[in-house]
Amino acid sequence: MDPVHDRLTDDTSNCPIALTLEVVGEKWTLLILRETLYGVARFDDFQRILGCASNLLAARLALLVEHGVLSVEQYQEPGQRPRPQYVLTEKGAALMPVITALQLWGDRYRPDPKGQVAVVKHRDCGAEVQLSLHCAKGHEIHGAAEAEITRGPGARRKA
Amino acid sequence: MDPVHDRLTDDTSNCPIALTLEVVGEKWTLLILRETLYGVARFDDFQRILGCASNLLAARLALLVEHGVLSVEQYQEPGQRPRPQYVLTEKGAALMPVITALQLWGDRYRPDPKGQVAVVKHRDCGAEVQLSLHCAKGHEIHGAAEAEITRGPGARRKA
DNA sequence: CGGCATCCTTAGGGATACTG
DNA sequence: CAGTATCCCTAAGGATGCCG
Repeated sequence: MDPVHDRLTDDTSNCPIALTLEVVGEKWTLLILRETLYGVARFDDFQRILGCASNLLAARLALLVEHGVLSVEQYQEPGQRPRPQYVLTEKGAALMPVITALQLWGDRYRPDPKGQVAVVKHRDCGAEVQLSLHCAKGHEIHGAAEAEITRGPGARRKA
Repeated sequence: MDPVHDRLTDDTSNCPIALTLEVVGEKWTLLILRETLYGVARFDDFQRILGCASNLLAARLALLVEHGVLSVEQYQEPGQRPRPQYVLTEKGAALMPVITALQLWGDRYRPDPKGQVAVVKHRDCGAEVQLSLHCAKGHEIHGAAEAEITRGPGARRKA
């Protein structure tokens, strides 16, 4: 193979960030997931709260289910007919740091004129949730400068 | 105003997550930021590595500069003509947890067949960077179940 | 080298209407 | 209530070419 053609026609294919964005990168997806963290589970509620088109919502939910981020469960209130509800899987719940990171950044750097809209709190003690980076040995990392990203074994050559 | 019309024509306007996504939610934006964390700073390098169209790249960079996430600096190597370079501002560096969260999730749940492409390490000790959620009082939060999101004072009624 | 201008094409997404 | 199905339309994005 000509090394010149060793181009990245598709960087997406080997970057974990891009791979993640494939799942949650579309406009409404993270907002849907945010709502699931609030406890929203029903189609109707998603739509009303988010105000997005039903076809879109259906498509996103299906995608998330397909990716194993959400699962559909049937539930039935006594006397009612059964309804589907969407709940986070473990894989989906693991996206919480992403949501939280986005939220904390937004709170800090794009404050809403109307005041804080949502707060993430520890269920037990009620204190606000924070997020920290630290290394495997326990050292806290305060900023980008204290870390470095190195291309691992799977990375493309060249740069 | 008719309460019925108290609809969220634009939920975007008061959700910190949506506000953040306004800045970094587009397809290439986070990948550009990822590269800045790698130390990439020049137009040419971004384009070659990401493989995206130059007009797009220019537009994204301009947007990020406009939002104060990146700043443009002129630098000049001796004997060379001056060139602009794009560097993270403090505001931009604060997005690192977002990037890291996405990356860690991708590594864990969407492993690349070719092996890990990139690793984030603590500059001092070389150990891998991790991310944790904890509350203001120091309690570690292990999953979404231990936290709850509550709509704050600025939130819309109804739901 | 670091862009902006232009053209073109498509995919994403909003609105609306219909169905089990 | 929980979606499908359709239509339309804009904006995002790729390709290409030009300019300081």
